[in-house]
Amino acid sequence: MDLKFKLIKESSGARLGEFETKWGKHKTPMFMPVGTQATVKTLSPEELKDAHSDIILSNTYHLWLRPGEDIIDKAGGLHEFMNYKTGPILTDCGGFQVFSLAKPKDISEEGVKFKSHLDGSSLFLTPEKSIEVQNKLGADIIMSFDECPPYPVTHEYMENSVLRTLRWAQRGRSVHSKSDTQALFGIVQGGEFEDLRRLSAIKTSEMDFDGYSVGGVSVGEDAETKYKMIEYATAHLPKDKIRYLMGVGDPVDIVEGVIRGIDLFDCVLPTRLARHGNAFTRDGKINLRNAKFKEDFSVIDNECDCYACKNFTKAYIRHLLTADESFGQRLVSIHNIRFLTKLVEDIREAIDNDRILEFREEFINRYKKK
RNA sequence: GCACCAUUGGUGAAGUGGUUAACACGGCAGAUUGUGGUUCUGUUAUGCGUCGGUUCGAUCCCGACAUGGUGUC
Repeated sequence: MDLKFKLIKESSGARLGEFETKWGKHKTPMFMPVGTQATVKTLSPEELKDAHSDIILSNTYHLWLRPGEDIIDKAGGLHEFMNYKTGPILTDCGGFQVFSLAKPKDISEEGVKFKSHLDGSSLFLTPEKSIEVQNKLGADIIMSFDECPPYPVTHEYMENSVLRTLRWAQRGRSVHSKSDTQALFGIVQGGEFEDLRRLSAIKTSEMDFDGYSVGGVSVGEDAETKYKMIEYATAHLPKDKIRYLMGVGDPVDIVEGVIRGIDLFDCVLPTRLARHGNAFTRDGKINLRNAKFKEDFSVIDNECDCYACKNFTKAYIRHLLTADESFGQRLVSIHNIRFLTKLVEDIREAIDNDRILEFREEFINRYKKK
């Protein structure tokens, strides 16, 4: 399915864009919270909407195992099943999960053999199977099944991996049965190697997917390497298609990614950090469980318009977190998601005003000062 | 009054005549990037009720005292 991506403006490498799904028009750069098991942990669809989140990511591997794609299909698809009716859903292919569960010897050209994290049973996932499951889940955007190599690996290893991911992309594409309603993305790999990122980007683009993901980033490399990986990939991707940087969501990384031509981000960070008591603020990340907030009756961020910041103090939220009350995790999740949706709103405005580089300077100086 | 038992960190407690007093919880801090829904890592008693004694050396043995518990007149 064509997402009708429109590149509205390009400024200092950053792109202001728009794409369309049956849920409406969506502005990029955009951030997606992660709802692995058909829920963004602790949050209702209403709360997501209130936090200005217009799209979520869910996961093929987890839903395939439980409750199973057939049940979700019978429910009428993911949107119906989880009653998320305000925006698009993107499903990850499951590769990332499967590779973390597989032994090297169990990775073959055919697919990946691995053990279920639920009951230890032996399972096999192939590029075709991943697409079939995603077809049944019914997300608006689905991912090709890619190989997710560890970091670091040799150039030779990575080259073979990139070539295999290309073959897998072709195989998945050939069984994609819902191309009228589901957009399919190809994934660029290649690690930190410029020639392999280029090869991967060019060859994947030749397959003419509805959008392109940049994978294998933020896997343990240093910041400089991370940003190069992104540049090497986006340099060779078509300008008229959307680009999605998989799994990256640190606020600074989002800004740096945008400047390197990324349109779409997803990350578990806002919700995972929230569950562990950490909140994003313009002045850096804070740990709300810290004793210094015991009697701090101010809000997390008085510039924030989220439900938590409009109604509750840090002292109260700290109490909830310390007492293991789920409402505390929910409030911080709402805040962290709103922080990132506001960040991309500000980024879009900065691109529109041709001041994204100044924005980066100001944002990073304040976020990292401490 | 007498007899017996007990006394270890914020809590529950283990332990030994000899360098750093186990473990758990709690506390304090850190981590987290295509999800670990309560995770991971680090740290947290210069001291074993008090005062003496024995000993090269005592939280551990002995005595007195303090506090608590049980039994008994």
